[in-house]
Amino acid sequence: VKRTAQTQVAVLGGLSIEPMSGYSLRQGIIETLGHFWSESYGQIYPALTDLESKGLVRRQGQGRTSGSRFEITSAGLIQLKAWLAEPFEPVPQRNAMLLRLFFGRHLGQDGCRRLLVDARGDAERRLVEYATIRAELAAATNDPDTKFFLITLAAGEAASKAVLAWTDEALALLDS
Amino acid sequence: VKRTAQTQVAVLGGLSIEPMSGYSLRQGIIETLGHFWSESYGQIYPALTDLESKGLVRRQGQGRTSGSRFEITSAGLIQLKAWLAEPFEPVPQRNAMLLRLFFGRHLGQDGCRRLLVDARGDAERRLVEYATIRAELAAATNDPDTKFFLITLAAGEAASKAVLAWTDEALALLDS
DNA sequence: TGACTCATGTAAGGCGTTACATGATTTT
DNA sequence: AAAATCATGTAACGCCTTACATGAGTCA
Repeated sequence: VKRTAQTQVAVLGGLSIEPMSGYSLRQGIIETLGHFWSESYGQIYPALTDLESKGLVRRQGQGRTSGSRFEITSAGLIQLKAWLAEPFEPVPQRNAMLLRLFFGRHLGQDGCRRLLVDARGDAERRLVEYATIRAELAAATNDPDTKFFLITLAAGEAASKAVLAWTDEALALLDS
Repeated sequence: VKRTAQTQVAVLGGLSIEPMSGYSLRQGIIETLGHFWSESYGQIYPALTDLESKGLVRRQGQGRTSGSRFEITSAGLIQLKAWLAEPFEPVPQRNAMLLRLFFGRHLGQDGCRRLLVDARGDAERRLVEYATIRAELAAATNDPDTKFFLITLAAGEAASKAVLAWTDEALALLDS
């Protein structure tokens, strides 16, 4: 699968949860998938046009009262399942903070410490957000999507906790 | 700082460790920074041309016996330190595996399990690699860059361990 | 000699964001 | 009425990889 298809997977997947406008699709992606996914209008609207021309989504309503909504078709659901099962190529990572730390000799000890302290603070803040989401999620136990939301949430929590442990270790290493 | 500058930081930083050809710069980036950074020739050579025209790097030798080398100039070292200290914008993440798990209801339980088991295997393999690198690094204790290499290595280890913990948790969640 | 590695570069194209333009609907 | 939000779209641009073209040096 090309990376092109990834946006279509995200869009089609979003619409599989409930029919939405392109606008609220983006809001939903930011709010719900924000810690591991991002899409911009420049991707979403062309993707919706493509998906519509392939018959995988359909417009309901004509923007009369509160904008139009796109809904997934049955062909779209079949295509979504097929795309989800296909292998994917991991995007090559580029971590600007680690790049700076690697050249830490030139950045200096204080600069490195600042980077690490900031990263630790970010991770702590993210953990607070995740705790809030987890509390909200406890209400909707019978939603079949909740389990999977919890799994991706746990990924964010694990990653943030790893940052806490790592920054502590790195700060100790820095002073040695 | 624009993201454009990131390649120049990586290139200039690499040359601050030792003079190299564009070719070996890429080899070095893959081997040493591979778990958190990537560059392709299509980025490296234009970056070297830019840096040369700004007087931040200089060619030594004319490709006589074994290719030319680029070395950082004193102006380049000053610029590198300035760039390292500037704030950076984190690249928005796109994790294709988490996207698939989020829509796990349509992927099915077996598909999800396969994703998680694969991710766990990848993390285990990475931890073995990191252990090898750590053993090799134990020899070069007096190199001033080693400490910073260890810090970025620890980041990779922490992230991989987090994946192990998370996949175990997620596999249990999946069967509940 | 033939194969392989080292080395430099470019062109095409996919990926992705930002900023802008436009207008309807809703809220204050 | 003014301001904010909802909504759709596009154009320009930056980022980044892949594939190709080219040639020198090394090694079997």
